[in-house]
Formats: sequence, C-alpha cells, structure tokens
Amino acid sequence: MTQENQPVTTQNENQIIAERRSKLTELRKVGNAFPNIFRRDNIASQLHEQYDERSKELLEESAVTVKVAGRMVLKRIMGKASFATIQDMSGRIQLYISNDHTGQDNHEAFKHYDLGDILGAQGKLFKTKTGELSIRVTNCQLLTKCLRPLPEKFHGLTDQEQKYRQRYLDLITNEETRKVFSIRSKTIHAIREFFVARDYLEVETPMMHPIPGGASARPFATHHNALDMSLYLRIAPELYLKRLVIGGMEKVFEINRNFRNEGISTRHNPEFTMLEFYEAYQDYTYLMDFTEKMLGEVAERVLGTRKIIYQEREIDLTKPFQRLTITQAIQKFHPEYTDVQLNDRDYLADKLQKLRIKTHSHDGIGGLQLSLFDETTEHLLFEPTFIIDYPAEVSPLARRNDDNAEITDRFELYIAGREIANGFSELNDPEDQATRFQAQVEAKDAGDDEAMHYDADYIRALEYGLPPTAGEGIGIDRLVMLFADSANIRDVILFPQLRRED
RNA sequence: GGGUCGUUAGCUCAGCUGGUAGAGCAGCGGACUUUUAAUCCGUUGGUCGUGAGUUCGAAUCUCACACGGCCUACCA
Repeated sequence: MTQENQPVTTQNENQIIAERRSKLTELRKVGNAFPNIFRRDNIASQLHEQYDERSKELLEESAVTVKVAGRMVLKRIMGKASFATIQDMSGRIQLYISNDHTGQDNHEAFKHYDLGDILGAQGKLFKTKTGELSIRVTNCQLLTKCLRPLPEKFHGLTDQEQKYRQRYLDLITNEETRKVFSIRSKTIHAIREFFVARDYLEVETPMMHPIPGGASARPFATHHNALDMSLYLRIAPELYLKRLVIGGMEKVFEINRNFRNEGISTRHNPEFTMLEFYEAYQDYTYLMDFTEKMLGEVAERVLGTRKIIYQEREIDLTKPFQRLTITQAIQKFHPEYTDVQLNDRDYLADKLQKLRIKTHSHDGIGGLQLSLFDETTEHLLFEPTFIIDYPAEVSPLARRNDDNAEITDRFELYIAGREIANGFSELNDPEDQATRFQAQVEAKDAGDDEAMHYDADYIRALEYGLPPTAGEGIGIDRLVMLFADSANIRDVILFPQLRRED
C-alpha cells in the first residue's frame, strides 16, 4: 500500500497511464496541476429541472450564465468545436467548446484532456439542434487529472469483483449502482426520522465487548494492549440497549454495525448494519403493528409506493402481514404434516434425520419444530409474514408466554424468504435470565460454539429492574436489498468484505 | 464447506477439432464548427490467472494451485 504513494515508474505501466502521466508532468510545468480555486454555482440536475422545458429561443434570450464542475465521461472532437459530457453528483450536462466562444487556446488545451478528468466550466445555457440543454463554454479548466483510463464507456464496469473492490469505478460508470446507494441512504434516513418523530432517543453503544452477547453467533476477537484484555467485536447491541432502558431511556434505538465471524454469502457479510430499538411498557404484539407501520411508511418515502417489486414479484406492504405460529406456517406449505406429528418429539427427530438436518441432543420439541420450519418453510415465505411463538430454548433473552412457559412472546418477520426482523417482549426477570444464561453455558460446554456466555454484569443490571419492554432488530442491508431489488447483499454494501487481493 | 462455470490489451469481448493472438471502446497522429456510444483514415498496446505435464509445437488438451461469479449448506 505504501507503494501507492510513491511515484510509479512508467516502465511498469501501460502506455495509456504513461501518456496521461506525461500530460500531468506538462501541467505541473505551467502552474498548479491540482488547483482548488474553482467554485461551481450549479449542478446538472438543477439545470435540467429548471431549463429543460424552456424553448431554444427563450433560453437564447435569457442568456443564463452557469458554472459547473464534474468528471468528463464523454468527449467528441470535431475540429474547431467539441462536445463533452460531464457528470456530477446529480447527473450529467453537456458542454460545447469551440474556437468561437471558448477561444482557440482553451479549445486546443481541452482536446488533450482525457475521459475521467475533472473539469470546471463556465458559460451560457443553450439548446443544440437536437434540443439538448448544453453550456456554450467561455472558459474551461482542468481541475484534477485522471491518470488511469475509465472502464469502457458503453458497457461500463461489469466484473462483479472489480465493482466491489473498486466501488468508485462502479459509481462513476453505473447509474444503477448510484441509485442503489441513494436508496440505502434514504432508507436509513427515513427510519431515523420515523423513530425521532416518535420521541425515541438515538444512541451508540460499544462496538467492543468484553463478553459478546445479545445473539447466538461467533464473534471476532481482538485485544486491548493497555488494558491487556480480550475484546470482541459486538455481535449485537441488545444487552447494552436494555441497560439503557433500565437507566430510564424508555425509547431508544441504534443503527449501527454488527460483526459475526461466520460464512459469507449472497445474504451474509461479516459486518452488517442493524437497527435495534426498545420501548418500555410495550409488548411484542405492539412491535408487530409498529413494524408494519414503519415498513409501509419507509417504503412510501423512499420509493413512493408501498407495493414494491422484488425479483419480478410484488411485495405488498399495505395490508397487515400474516401472523402464523411455527407449526401453522409449516402446515400452510406442507399440509401433509398433522398436528399430532408436529408435536411428537420422536417423529420430528426421525423426520429431521431423514431430511439430513442437523439436530442437537438437547433439542426439545420447539427446537425440532423450528429446525423443520427453517428447512422446509422459511424460504417459501415471500409475502411479509410474522412467525410467532418461538420456543424458549432458542430464545434466551425473550419473555416467556404467560400461558405456556415453553414458548416466548417473540416473532420473526420474513419477507421474500428471508428473515428481516426479530422482536420480542423482553425477559426482565433477572432470576429467569440467570437460569437461561446458565443453560446457554451448558450448551456451549456441550459444543455449541454459538451459545451465549453468562453475563453477570447484565444480570446485575436486570436486578435493578428493567421495566416491561418490547425490543426488535431489523437487518438494514436485507431491507435495502428489498427496496433496491438486489439479489446479493454485496450490491447494497459499498465495500463488502472480500479476500485479500494479492 | 460442496457443486458448477469462469480468468485473453486499461475496459467490453472473439479466438472451432492444438500451428506461439484479434475486434470494438479507450490512447496516439490526421480530417471535421450542433455532436451525443459522434463519424472517417492511420496507428501503438498482450509472459493469454500461476505452476507443472502431454506434444515437434499449448490461449486451446491434462493435473494442481490462486482468485472470482452463480447454485447450495449455517449464522441476520
């Protein structure tokens, strides 16, 4: 990497870069090759919005002077006049550079500018004979030399790996990519406003945890030198956010990264963005209503509609989402399973073995039902669906159901076959929580390396009293995938994790 | 992790059953004062992912490795 900072010898480079580098050398000789004195007054989209509809004649009469800057992405030289298209953060605008208006010297200099160079230009708006809004440039200057050639102007950058490694090139070339990240930004912004409007307090809790907790997952480990202690990148903020509710922050949310040291796939990146929120004096049924409302409003604000198209299928966020228990969901898609079978531990264990699905010896009926659901039904839940009543054995932080201690007041929301949200009434009984942690420790000792640790500090916090609370997590990347119609999580993360390049 | 397809010029891609590489774009030179993926003429540019093997001869066949795409399994 340090090599990148050294002047690279031209013999190692292809001739295109060598050519551009020699142009830069010439620029250095005649002045500051990287001037920062140009200030623009206009951006492309604003000009189009304001003047696209104005007639050619009227535009000529009004003689609007504008000043723009951007990267040159197209260039057409025709002797004594040239056209160039520059691209800024908002879009594109065409420049007309000619001996008549720009001057011969300036035009000759322009001819040696390369695609990718950053230009500043000033001039009057006009319309070409095909009606395209353009700038008749009176002065054009090179603001930053681009030493490396851009991807091919028509096909753009298509190599998936290169799009991820050199995202800036992907952004320069592909309008679609710019749109995806605009949707991402708007989604997060809309969510933030949704919470702020409801008097939630936004907080940041630690990314480095002495005890990784709040989820079942393998953490990344690191070490603090001065304290000489092991730390883990957080797998979830949950236990810290609930400490805040104990402290009196009765409505809190955090939008931030989680890190899980597990596989990478089209749906998993080692670091991913999670929304978690907690509200005191509410329960999980409130959360389900709240989630329906939030997703509908966010979609409306980001996309202008609550009926989104994902991978050519419509997802309707306008109506209440279906709510099914785990066994109801299994039976909906697989009516061959009877109530008796689904509540028969031996039958389930046998069936799962036949389906070659891993089970643990300590799995109860609920755990086995969940395994069967994950395997046979989860991917079929395309329409937004809340799956409710998760077994207590797989929900160590959720409140037990008042009528059935084997299940918890918990749901997961599935859309397009993927888990999008996970919410529950929080377990606020410190003694039950201690028992559940103990069970996790036993599972860990039995070889489950995703099981939780015993967090004594969290138990101490609970002993001060967590008000009855509802809490939920929503995977932001997966939500953005839905909104941006992306099949791969890497397409909605600017710099997804990749292998080392060398 | 398993399966499968791929890696050729800066970019997008051809390259057949083996005879040591082509196009378009970009670049360079020239023509052209309303083009728009500008056009036209000329031209530079490649250790064909890496390493071995088969062969008189390998981008092409075989094997191994590296990296990547897609599918698949587990975590959100």
